[in-house]
Amino acid sequence: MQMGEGVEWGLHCLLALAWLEEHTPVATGRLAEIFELPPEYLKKRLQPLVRAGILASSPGARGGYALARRPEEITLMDVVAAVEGREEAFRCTEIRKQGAGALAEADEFGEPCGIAKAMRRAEMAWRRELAAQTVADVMGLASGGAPARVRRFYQDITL
Amino acid sequence: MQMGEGVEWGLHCLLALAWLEEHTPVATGRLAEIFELPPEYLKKRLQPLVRAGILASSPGARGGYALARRPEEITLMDVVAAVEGREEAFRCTEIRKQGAGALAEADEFGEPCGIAKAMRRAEMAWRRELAAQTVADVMGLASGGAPARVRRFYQDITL
DNA sequence: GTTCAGATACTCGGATATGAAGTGTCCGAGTGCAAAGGG
DNA sequence: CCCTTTGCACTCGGACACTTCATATCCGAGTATCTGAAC
Repeated sequence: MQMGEGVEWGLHCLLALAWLEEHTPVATGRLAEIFELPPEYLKKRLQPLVRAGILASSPGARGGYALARRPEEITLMDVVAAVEGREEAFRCTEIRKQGAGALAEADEFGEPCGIAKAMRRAEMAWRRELAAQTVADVMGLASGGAPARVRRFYQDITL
Repeated sequence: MQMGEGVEWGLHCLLALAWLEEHTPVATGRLAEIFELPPEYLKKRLQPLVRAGILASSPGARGGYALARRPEEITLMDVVAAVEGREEAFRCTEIRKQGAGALAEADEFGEPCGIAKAMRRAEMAWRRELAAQTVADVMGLASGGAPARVRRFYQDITL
């Protein structure tokens, strides 16, 4: 059970875009330089964020990506759901109905499997914590010098 | 981000073993029949539980698996950690130190990355909920007829 | 000098290869039972 | 009839293929800018 690196990359890019406060779109090549990431692959990873309405993409020359909403209105849950999907990590295959369970009455399986309920309970706690934190909150956790450093770095590479 | 089926299979087997209340070990073939699972593959999935000290294995004829502890002393966290590993789902690769971050002072990265902290916070909530629920608790969530049905089914296939 | 048309360079989006990890199967090592032989 | 010994059948454990998903890359569609000429 392991989360893909798309979440980490996406969140870092969202923070960078918020700090830059650019009103013109930022191309993936520039974003990739900020974190030394493979540009083509980063582009593929940001596309789910566009489809989810978190990023706005502008095609053509001088195109690129920009935040579609304010950082306070983007939760970590939104990002994780966009990149990793909305389905639950634990998926119940209803094996309780097989073998010994095949002998049971049909109405006995009215409510969901106890194991699925227990796992779902834990996963809901996880989702709740993700939904309670926004990109703006995470920006506050970063070191104070980071915003200015990103802005300066971006100005240098756009020369 | 998806959890392997080993957790589901392992938990169902733990519940079945607890309900059987057998003092002699139960072979994987019997367990597999209870849920109509591939026997050889189920065996592979139960091995991590043995290494974690949740199941006790007996080799040789009349061998098999038995609970190593009482159901009240086995948390869902124990099972998930044994099967899926103890490492966190979100792994920080410290890309904040690359690119623009390379220009920062070294002491600026004293405390962990804000993104990692936020993700860790959510994951800790998940782990807390898993650790708060035991196999005995999950047994209580199952339908009332399940224990007797499993016992009867097991008696039939051991004839 | 201004305007318009065309070419150009740069961007995103999806379709296409590659690698690792999860999934599934197999064979060998070890153990307890059972049966046969001897006392 | 009881004990010992030998063989055997059954079990787990780890080593070996295969499939699926994540990773990494490439090419095509589209747009704003820049250049040039005409008015």
